[in-house]
Amino acid sequence: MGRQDGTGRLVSPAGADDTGAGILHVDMDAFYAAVEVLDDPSLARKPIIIGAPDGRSVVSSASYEARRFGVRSAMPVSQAIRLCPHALIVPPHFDRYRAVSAQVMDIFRSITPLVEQLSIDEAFLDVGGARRLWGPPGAIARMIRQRVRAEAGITCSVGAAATKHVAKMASTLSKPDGLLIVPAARTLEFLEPRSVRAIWGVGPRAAEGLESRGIRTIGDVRRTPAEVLERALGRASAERVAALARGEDPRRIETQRVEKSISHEETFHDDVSDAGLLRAEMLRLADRVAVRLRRGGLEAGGVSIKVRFSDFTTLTRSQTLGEPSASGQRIGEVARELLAAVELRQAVRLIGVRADRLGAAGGGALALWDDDEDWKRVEGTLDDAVARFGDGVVTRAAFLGRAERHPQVPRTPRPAEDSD
DNA sequence: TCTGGGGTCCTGTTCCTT
DNA sequence: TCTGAAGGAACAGGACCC
Repeated sequence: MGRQDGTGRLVSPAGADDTGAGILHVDMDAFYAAVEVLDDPSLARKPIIIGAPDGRSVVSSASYEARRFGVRSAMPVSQAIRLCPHALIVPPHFDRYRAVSAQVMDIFRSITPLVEQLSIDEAFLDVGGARRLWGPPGAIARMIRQRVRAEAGITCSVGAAATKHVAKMASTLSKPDGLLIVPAARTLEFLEPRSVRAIWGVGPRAAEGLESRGIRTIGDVRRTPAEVLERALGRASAERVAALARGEDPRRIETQRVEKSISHEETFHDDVSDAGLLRAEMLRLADRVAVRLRRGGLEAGGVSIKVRFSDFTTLTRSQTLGEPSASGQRIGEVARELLAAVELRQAVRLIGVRADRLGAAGGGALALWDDDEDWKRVEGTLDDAVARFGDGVVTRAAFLGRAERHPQVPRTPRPAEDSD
């Protein structure tokens, strides 16, 4: 499976067993920092922190040289500077990161169409069906790492396993610049000693709930009765976590995603008490949201606002729109009404606007795909369509028309091809 | 010490309808 | 007509992810 290589990573040796490990998780190493080094090689091997140098920003990414001093993503830049005073602070260049990301995703798609981009710097690939063309998963993973380095000029880490969850855990353990393969038959053995904090969806709060009951490893989770897990995590999370601990993860690769909301928010440089200024800012944010809606051919079925006060308490208010809309004026109007109903008991640190319950602007129909990628146009809601054609037949859906009130689009585009 | 921005998902509460 | 139960929709908040 893998071995410690002396730097804390866990990596697989050449020729490691990759039986049944057809899901790859590829994660760029310190991605933003790596792109900055690519564009300015004089930064190589130096501690660099990516983040706006103003008073209230947080670290977006840091090179491994800075991480050695305890610098982490999402840490206030001011704190990061205290930990690593000689670090170079580099403001982010998101357009460049997006361009390099697109280049890397193109490499993935040249290997398999079954690519699910998770974020700007990571993706899942289903290579189970690509064996005839490119070889077994381990060989494909090595090829990807080599091509990303040669063509994009950065390094990445790859986890290969039978499921998304295990593949993602494996890539994390192999970082930086490593490859870890977990053959399907050794999934439980791999999971057994890992911390509950490594489980997808278990953050600090859930981990505390588990650890306070003596549940520290994934093996412990597997041996814990369902009722105990449920008390610690709530029913839905408990079921999901228990399944992941058993190595079960039925999620397939989703090559297309349907956006469910679009939002913009902004933290003020100095907290704001002036209601007029807040209203104006709300309109500006609503306009930015509306521009993105129209660019995507979408309409919002609801609007939410977020207000964070100077003591960091945060409240949200939301409202359903009578008629779906992509108009900045309409969204701004509702956002301002919602804001007017909030008691401004303190100065405001942040405000935000979100467009919810998105649907396509225009007519009012769904496009449905079946297993063979044939598609048909269907009037009405997705529930009607599923009732008519059956859950198993509808493998993917997209909006053709006006926003539905509760668009529940299946998240699985199409089944992965069988490996041979 | 001070906590960004853009998302998804889940849970609990309240309100409305049947 | 009134009342209460049940269920669903809407809303608010929070955890989590990158």
